[in-house]
Amino acid sequence: MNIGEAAKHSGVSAKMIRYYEQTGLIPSAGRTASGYRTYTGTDVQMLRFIRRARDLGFQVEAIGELLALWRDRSRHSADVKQLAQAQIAGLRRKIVEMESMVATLDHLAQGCSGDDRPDCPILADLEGEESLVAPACHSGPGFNR
Amino acid sequence: MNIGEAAKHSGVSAKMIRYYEQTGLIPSAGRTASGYRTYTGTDVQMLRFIRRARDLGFQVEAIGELLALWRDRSRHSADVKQLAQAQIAGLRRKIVEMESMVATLDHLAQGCSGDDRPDCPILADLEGEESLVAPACHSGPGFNR
DNA sequence: GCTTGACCTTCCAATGATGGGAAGGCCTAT
DNA sequence: ATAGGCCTTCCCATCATTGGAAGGTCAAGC
Repeated sequence: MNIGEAAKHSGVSAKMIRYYEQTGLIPSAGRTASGYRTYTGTDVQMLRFIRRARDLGFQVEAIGELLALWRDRSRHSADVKQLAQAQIAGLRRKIVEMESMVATLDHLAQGCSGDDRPDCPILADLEGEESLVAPACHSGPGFNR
Repeated sequence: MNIGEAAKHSGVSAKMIRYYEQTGLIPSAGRTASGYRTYTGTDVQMLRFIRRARDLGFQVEAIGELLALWRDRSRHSADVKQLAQAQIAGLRRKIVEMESMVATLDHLAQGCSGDDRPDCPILADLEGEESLVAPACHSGPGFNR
């Protein structure tokens, strides 16, 4: 199977398949005499595994660990569970951060008349009037920095 | 005031201050005879504005729009409110995505014994046993792709 | 005056995951 | 044989941020 077909069946773009090979996440694919990469059903299954894990928000590095456990016949389910729970904890942390942002913004937007007048508590807050808003978000880290 | 001091007072790193200047988010700072950038209290206020907006999850591009409104004496508060609400909507979308991921992972982790045995529904799901889990996360986009 | 250390400057590179595109080779159907 | 659709490698861009190297400047102490 060519890379394009493997991409179609796995939902991982050909670009990304080459990238994953290059970075060592997946082993080097076989090659035809003319240099084309070839893939088997097992390869496609692995790629779908990766895509599914990506959809669940795992970093590629964590996917590498998951793949290692997947290939390890003698793995302990506890190891997998731990990775999953770390992922859950990380996601929950981000969710809390974002909820805090939403709360602050919502509070500010509700205080904003939203009409033709220039006065706006949102800008006033951004300007640094720290006492006017919930302190939770003020010194907290941005979620994507 | 030197860039280091401006960084300290604004909470924006010197590196990022130079970057924001380079990309046009902020105007070019004044310079001393020897080439050092100089900053005023107003500049620091603008930097704190930027930092606060970053903490609230705004993209730098959106911060540019906010800054334009901040500088515009005749702005309408409705314009600011609209930006804030777009930001809220974007954050809420991401939160929903992540909550869906957490729900799926939680479901899988609960079905995992977490002991020494190798059997693990988490890996089984990642492998592609699509019928075993909530469909919401299966075809949805990853939140950070 | 000279040294030292802390600051500043510019430039270059890397991150992580992905997409875009160019230049060139291969394969298959007509 | 030719067209067009696939494949290959290589380079570049994204976005916000950090790191470092090489070199200039400032202020304090001797």
